[in-house]
Amino acid sequence: MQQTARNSGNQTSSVKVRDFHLIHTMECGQLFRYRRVGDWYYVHSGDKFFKIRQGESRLEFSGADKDFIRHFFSLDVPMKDVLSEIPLDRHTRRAIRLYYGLRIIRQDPWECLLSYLCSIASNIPKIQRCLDGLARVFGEEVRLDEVKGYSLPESNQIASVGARRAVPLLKGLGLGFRSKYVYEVSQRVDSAYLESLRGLSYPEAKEKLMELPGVGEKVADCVLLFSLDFVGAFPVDRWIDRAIRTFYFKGKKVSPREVQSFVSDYFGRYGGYAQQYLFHYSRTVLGKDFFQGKQ
DNA sequence: TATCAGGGCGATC
DNA sequence: GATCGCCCTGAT
Repeated sequence: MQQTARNSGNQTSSVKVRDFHLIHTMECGQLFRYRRVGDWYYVHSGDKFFKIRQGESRLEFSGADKDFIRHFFSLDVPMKDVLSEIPLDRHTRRAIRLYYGLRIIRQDPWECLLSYLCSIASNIPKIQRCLDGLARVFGEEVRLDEVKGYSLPESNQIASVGARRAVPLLKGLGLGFRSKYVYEVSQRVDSAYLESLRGLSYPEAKEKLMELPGVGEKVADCVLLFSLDFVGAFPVDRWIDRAIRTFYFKGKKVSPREVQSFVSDYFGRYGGYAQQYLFHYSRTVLGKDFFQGKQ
């Protein structure tokens, strides 16, 4: 309810942007807690609930300050430099041309972890349903304009419920076998712990995350890339796996391990950006049929 | 009614 | 270290 008061100010700010495309950034599948209302995106992150839209070269927003927006959308990242370090081949070139201005969002680490635990063997609408349910049950109401939403809970708000009550509750929200992952992880970590991983090397931070139940390579890489600034992390999910095999191995039989090691040395230190462009490209342009026909 | 999805895990070879 | 069956649930 404090959030309601805090967010009730309706003044709009704006910031000039270049090499940034809001729609691509929002719709590429990295972020789940948003809703589109007209040309505005209403976005949840931590205790923020803000709205944002893009004009020609300006972002217009309210509910968050300029510094937050800059940081959240990685507007400080020099896109030209980043893209110049991605190896240009037929596929990356097309992906970048199509989705130029897509940036990696800096999510709240705990919410990002929660999101990608929910994403296991799932799909975007269902992930969003799970997260919204989680927010409604455990979180707090927030409001901006006439739009109402709920913030996601901190880990201790889930942990304090106790396993006996929490796990069935989570299953009731549709989390299924992910319920025990979410509950156990919420017992083991908090935001401060996740923040502390920034101080580690990429392999160390990844190893720490993978100690958590439900966190394998893919989920760990997502959390590292989308919330902890490890822009070299290259999450390999089903889509990217199919894309990499098709684009770079021409259907030759290779193990998951070989795919993983290929992407980590081919795409370089901004591999995460390459991943996101290729990911969005393979989903929206090529689609499922392309790969099914291929294999 | 069976199968599969934007994985992880434990068992097995 | 590679492969497989299972895990919940909703969609086809």
